[in-house]
Amino acid sequence: MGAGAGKRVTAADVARSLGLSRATVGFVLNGTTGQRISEATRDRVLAEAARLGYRPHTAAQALRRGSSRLVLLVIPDWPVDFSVSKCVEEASHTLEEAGYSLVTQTHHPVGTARPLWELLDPEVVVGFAPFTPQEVAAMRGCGITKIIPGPEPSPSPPDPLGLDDGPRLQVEHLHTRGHQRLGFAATTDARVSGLVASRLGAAREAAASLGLPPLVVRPVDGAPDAAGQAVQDWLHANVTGVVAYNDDSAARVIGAALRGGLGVPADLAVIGHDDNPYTALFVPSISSIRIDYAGLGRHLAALALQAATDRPLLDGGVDAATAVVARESTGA
Amino acid sequence: MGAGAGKRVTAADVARSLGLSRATVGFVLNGTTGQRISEATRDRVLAEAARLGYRPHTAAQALRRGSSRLVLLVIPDWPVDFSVSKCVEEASHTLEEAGYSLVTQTHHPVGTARPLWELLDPEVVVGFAPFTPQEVAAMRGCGITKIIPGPEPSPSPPDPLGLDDGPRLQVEHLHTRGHQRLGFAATTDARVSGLVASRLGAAREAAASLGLPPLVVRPVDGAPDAAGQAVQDWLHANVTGVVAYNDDSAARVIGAALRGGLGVPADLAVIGHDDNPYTALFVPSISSIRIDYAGLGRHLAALALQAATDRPLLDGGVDAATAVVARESTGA
DNA sequence: CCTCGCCACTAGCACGTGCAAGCGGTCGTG
DNA sequence: CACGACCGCTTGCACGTGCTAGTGGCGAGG
Repeated sequence: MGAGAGKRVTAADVARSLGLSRATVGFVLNGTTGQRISEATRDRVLAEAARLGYRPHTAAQALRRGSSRLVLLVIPDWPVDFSVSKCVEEASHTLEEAGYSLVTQTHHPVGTARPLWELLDPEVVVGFAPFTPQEVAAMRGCGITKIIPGPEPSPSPPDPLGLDDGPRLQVEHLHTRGHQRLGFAATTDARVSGLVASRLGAAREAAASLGLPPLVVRPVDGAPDAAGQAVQDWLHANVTGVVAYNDDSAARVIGAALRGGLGVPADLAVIGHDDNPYTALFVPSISSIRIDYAGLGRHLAALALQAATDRPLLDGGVDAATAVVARESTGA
Repeated sequence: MGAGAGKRVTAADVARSLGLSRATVGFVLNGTTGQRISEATRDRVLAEAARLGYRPHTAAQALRRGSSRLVLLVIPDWPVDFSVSKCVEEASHTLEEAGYSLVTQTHHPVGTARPLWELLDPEVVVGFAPFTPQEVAAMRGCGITKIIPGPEPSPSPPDPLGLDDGPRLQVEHLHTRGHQRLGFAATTDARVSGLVASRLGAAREAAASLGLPPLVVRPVDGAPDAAGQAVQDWLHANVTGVVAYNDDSAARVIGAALRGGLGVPADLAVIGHDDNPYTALFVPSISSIRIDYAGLGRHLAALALQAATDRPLLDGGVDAATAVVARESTGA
């Protein structure tokens, strides 16, 4: 019955056990087109393979067919945590249906551990943000040509992942709540400067299109009293609503306001971004932007499949629905 | 100079380019012992391999040698985020020095995406918490025998990763602050039940060895008012200090206490676990336990190498230093 | 001059798979 | 009955690597 606790079961074992040739087994298991296999034989093969617990040897497959059927997702090392987990899960599913698999790697600063693309040689490498020229060169050197987002700015839209909706919703939410003069809490972390700039830009655009005055941007990070100073500045500027880069920034702003004796949202309303689970645990609970990470995951997977198979995109675009989660910090 | 933007460079290419046999190239590149290769030839091979940009084909290596030189680290899907990133990074380094590579997978609830161990066939699978019997069986079915922590309780110490220090420190910290009657805030999330039990056990042990009364254990999770009920119970039991399973539980307890009009830490002191970055942002800021994730990473890597090579453990044990981070929620 | 041993290297197999080409048997058709 | 078409299967090669067994050359010793 069970394997004799030793060798791995190969396609040859299945063939031998049935008195067939290994090729026949291969045809059945791969569903090779252009080969005629009788229904009876097909069933016997499938049954025997299942009985013996046959698992194709991935390395051998990769060697023979020249492709690993692997997609590497490079996750930035900024704290994105659990939300990304959903995204990864969904992307895995979508890829799996197409016979591909997803491997993730959190991307550490340069010069540390060897990147996984060197040894898994994935067919596609996907990142949340564009890769540096050095990274792209390194991948090219390993024979990796399918890179998302691509380094060429022309064919890919500026926001391929549809992540610019959040800031717009933040601004609109505060506007709906009656706030006119808005502040923006930015983080100074160099690792996310690109993302901060992107979100700030989208927020500015949204404010402008609503006819609001320019955003009062202040840095809010781990530096002592950076948040306190920012809050002071906003008060002087008659700012009553703050758009935070993310939930971390929002929490810092709220903390500073509370410690300064202000009421949230009475004196200052704050909305975060990413809907980190902790936002619901704060007192007051923090309004935020929930991203449809599942949808984003599906979209990433579709992009990767498109690149891997050179076939046209399956889904019509980003169906990732971004939404406001209104909580106490904006007066829910 | 550079590759002609097409085929991959194989060892045979290097050999042909030098007029040598492929075997010689192989010996040099692998540093095979028991083979005499002249210094001159060795240098020529190395130089030519570098010049052509030769990279061994991982799949072919894995096929031939029967082992992938891969270690799979299964990361639970609870929010451990960045701290684990440090751990992974350090583990990667340690493994790399031994010629192994680390691949991580965040472990989603059962029934979702296919586990990576099926297709990467890693030599060792490492987890933060023990695997379920089903998971172990699944791994076995894929030919994976090296599993950490092992399912057998006998040879492996009950706390191979040295993670039981935290609860002890939590209890001692509250004791030092003058608290006698302690509560324990447990989460009911089935995914972490093992870890909860482990931490609770360690906390109980610590309380007993200090001569404290038994811990008053209450569930604290996302259910409406679970935390509020727990706080009520603790007050009735004259509990003044709460050991939380993690920072999430701690935040829930604190939130419930504040909303109930209690002072933290005046009426109830609370300490979390894991030192999630958000703990510092709460009002009041949350005391917690900081884990030396870098040290933990090195230790995990050492364990994995031991399992992979069947050689004795390199490091003398866990050098992961766990420490209390005292903040406002316990009266810092 | 022959032999033996050693050096430095080569021929070739095996790993497990995917798939092109081939091959015997049967059936339909003239 | 001859012949081709077709079905259902098999033989065999290739992928790139690690490594065992072997091989030719050459110097030393007798």
